[in-house]
Amino acid sequence: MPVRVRFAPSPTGFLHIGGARTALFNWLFARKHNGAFILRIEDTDQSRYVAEAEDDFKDGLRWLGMQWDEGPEVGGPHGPYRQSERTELYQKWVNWLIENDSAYRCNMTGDELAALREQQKKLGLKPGYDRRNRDKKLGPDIGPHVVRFKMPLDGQTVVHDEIRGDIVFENADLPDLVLLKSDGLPTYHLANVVDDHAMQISHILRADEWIPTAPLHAQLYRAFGWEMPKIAHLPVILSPTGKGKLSKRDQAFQEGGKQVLVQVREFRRAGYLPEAVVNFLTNVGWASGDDSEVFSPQAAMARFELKDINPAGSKLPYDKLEWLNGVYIREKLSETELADRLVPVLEEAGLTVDRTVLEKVVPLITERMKTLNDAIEKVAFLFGDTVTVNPEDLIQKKMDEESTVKALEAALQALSALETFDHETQEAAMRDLVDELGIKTGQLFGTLRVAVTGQRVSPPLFETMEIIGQETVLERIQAAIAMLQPA
RNA sequence: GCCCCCUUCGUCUAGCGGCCCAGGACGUGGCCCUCUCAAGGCCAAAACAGGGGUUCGAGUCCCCUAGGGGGCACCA
Repeated sequence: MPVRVRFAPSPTGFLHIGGARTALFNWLFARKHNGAFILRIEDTDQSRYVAEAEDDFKDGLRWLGMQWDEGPEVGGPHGPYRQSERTELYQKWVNWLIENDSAYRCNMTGDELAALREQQKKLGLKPGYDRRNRDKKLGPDIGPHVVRFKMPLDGQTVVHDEIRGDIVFENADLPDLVLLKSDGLPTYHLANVVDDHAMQISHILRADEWIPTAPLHAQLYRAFGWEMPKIAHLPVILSPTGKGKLSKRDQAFQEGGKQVLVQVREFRRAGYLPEAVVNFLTNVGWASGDDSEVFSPQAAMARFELKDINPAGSKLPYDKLEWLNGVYIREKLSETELADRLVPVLEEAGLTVDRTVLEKVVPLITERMKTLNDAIEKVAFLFGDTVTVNPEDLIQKKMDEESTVKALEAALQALSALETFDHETQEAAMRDLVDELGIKTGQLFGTLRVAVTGQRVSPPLFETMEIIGQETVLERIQAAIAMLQPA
């Protein structure tokens, strides 16, 4: 039986990092087995529907490099792939269940149900639907109604989870869940079972929070007489606050002075590389088993086994993502590729990028970046006409205005005298000057750095000056001297 | 309240009865390199939740307790 898995998000919000991890494990599993990775949009909740969500899912998956084999846009033999377009199918199967005495209609309203629950709580009873219409065989002419599943009242249901092993449930604890809502749309429970069967899904890899309803789904498969796909429940991603799962949060937030990103688009905007995010996510809840930390999806696929997934929930190690992203920037991307990715980021930040200059500076900043966004402040002084210098920054440790001006003037003279302005020549000249002036290299280089870049921290000074060019360098040094000697 | 899942360094994890007085990575601290910042190199501190079993032997198997998480919707 071919492997066919699906990622089936509900379009109620943007692609969440936890959802991306679920998608990733599905994708890895499908690719490992030369199977199909299917995208299905579970849009059966009209009240929570968000129109932009589907595009965000697709953008996110594509950005991360997980192309789906069947689904919206690409089509496939089992479409349509939006549940809202498959309603007749659910209707058909629900009727089949009613005819086979496995489901029944119930016209109790939501308000009545809520009141019942309230009352039960007061009396200390288990809250829940009391199955009052279970055996009445109500017809379709009872006005607004739902269709509920007839759960067995005794016995046990065993769900074999590929990660955890057998999980046993007492049927008596399980409710008669709603299959078809009064608006005629199916609930997740019905739609998911009908579609997984219709789409010939072989393995269900879904989030942990579905474990409690798994026996319900198992009973549905049994009622239909269908073979249930193999199933594995993926551990949840926990919030770094230590309280609950991350998915409760919809957007980035601050925790302990750090930014906690939640949506995939937020990771993208923050300057993370999709390759790094994928690598990072692969290592949460699963590990390569050989202590390697940096690896391609292909390498992960080779070893990926459901049984090796860690069933425990985990927090995202954001610090590790920063480090990994740095690794990808400096070791996995060529200078040209990095420049390509930097251009839109810098332009977005309002800089007018000169590609030639950018390519020269890229080698100087790669090992100083954790995210693409880090490049913005590192190269800004290259793409403006002037730099803003704080005079106090010009004066280095154990120096004063007078000695600083003296040093800058000497440097100005020496640098202007250079025939060639490459960094080796500059450095040789400046080191000679350090000896002449009797100061430390850090003192001279430091004040020059501030004068030329406006920053106390910059890429290596002489390589930077080489890029800026002799003329501009001299101008900036003169400007710095002028700052320290008000007219 | 009821049901279910989970539990190794701060964090992500390796470990599938003896190879573990527990390995790797991030982070943290120290040292080295050094024109700043990085990167890099070296070193260090840091964990089997607790208690019972089973066994010649338990981080690894079983039970209990505790803690964490999830679910108990006409949401997925």
